[in-house]
Amino acid sequence: MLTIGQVAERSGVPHTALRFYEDRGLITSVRTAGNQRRYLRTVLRRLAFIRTAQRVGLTLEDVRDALAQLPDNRTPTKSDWERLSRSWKTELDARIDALYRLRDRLTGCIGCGCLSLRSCALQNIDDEQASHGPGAPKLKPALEGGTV
Amino acid sequence: MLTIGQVAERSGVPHTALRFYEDRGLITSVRTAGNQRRYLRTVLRRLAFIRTAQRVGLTLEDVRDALAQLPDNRTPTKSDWERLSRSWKTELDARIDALYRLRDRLTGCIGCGCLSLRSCALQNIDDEQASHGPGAPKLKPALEGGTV
DNA sequence: GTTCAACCTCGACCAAGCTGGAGGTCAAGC
DNA sequence: GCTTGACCTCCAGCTTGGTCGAGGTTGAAC
Repeated sequence: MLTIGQVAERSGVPHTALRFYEDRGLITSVRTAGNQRRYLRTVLRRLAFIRTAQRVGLTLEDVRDALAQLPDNRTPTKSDWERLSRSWKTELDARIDALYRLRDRLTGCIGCGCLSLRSCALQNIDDEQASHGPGAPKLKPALEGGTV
Repeated sequence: MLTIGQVAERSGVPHTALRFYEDRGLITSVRTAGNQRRYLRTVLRRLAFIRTAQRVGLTLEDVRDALAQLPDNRTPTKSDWERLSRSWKTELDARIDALYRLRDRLTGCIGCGCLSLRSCALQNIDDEQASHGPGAPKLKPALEGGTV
């Protein structure tokens, strides 16, 4: 069994985040008689899974749902990882595709200078989403330009 | 001169957001004797610019900086728009590229099942960013999968 | 001159993903 | 048994991009 400090050090995930993840139901721990957290070793793999999923752009909620769908809500095994990472790939592909389409529109628009609110192709991309305004809560995080 | 309601209706940007943008220095208005906002027509083009930039993934701060760099802090003209949208394209290209690299790593990793914290290629993407944890404030918003 | 929609400010609240601090407890070594 | 670092539980705060409501004012029409 590992203490929270050991898990933090081995995983690189700050102890504050570990408590946060537990609070959100992503990981679990048992308690000592003195109420301190103790972790199974498998939490390390689970954390790796979580961090990778976040890199791909999934929210913690997505990750929690993915983990919850595993039978017994167990730590992902190799075949779970294969299955789930395949679906991430699909998600990534879709995201890349969306960015491509946006870039193509932008490229097509450079030089036209119209930028008119109701007629420009760039403005009128068919989305319900944007009609609510492009507020942060609606959007998924992506990766910082130079990060990956 | 347009009232806030008229601008909201014509631009599709909620009046709450218009006040918010003004507060953040993205748009300006003059006031009537009775303290109500009145907008120049050029604010519509400026709003179009803002919304397009957001679609590309820029933050409001980025947009404010871009607008502020225009001589006289004027509403973007056709040539401003060309220049700025070209730099957005570069940004989009970089983002697409980053997603590609991530996807390729993920693809390479599917099936290995390692997911080990310190050795997996997916885990050890060379970034300082991730070492601070993937917190939301560090990351730029992207576009929702089906949105664009 | 009255009515009423549209406007005003200000402050609280939302999501997501955390961090940091205050004030208190536990556990291991000497 | 004392010290000390690691741990505990709240709770507040940060960021981005807004929304919502309360309580009050303006302005245009009738």
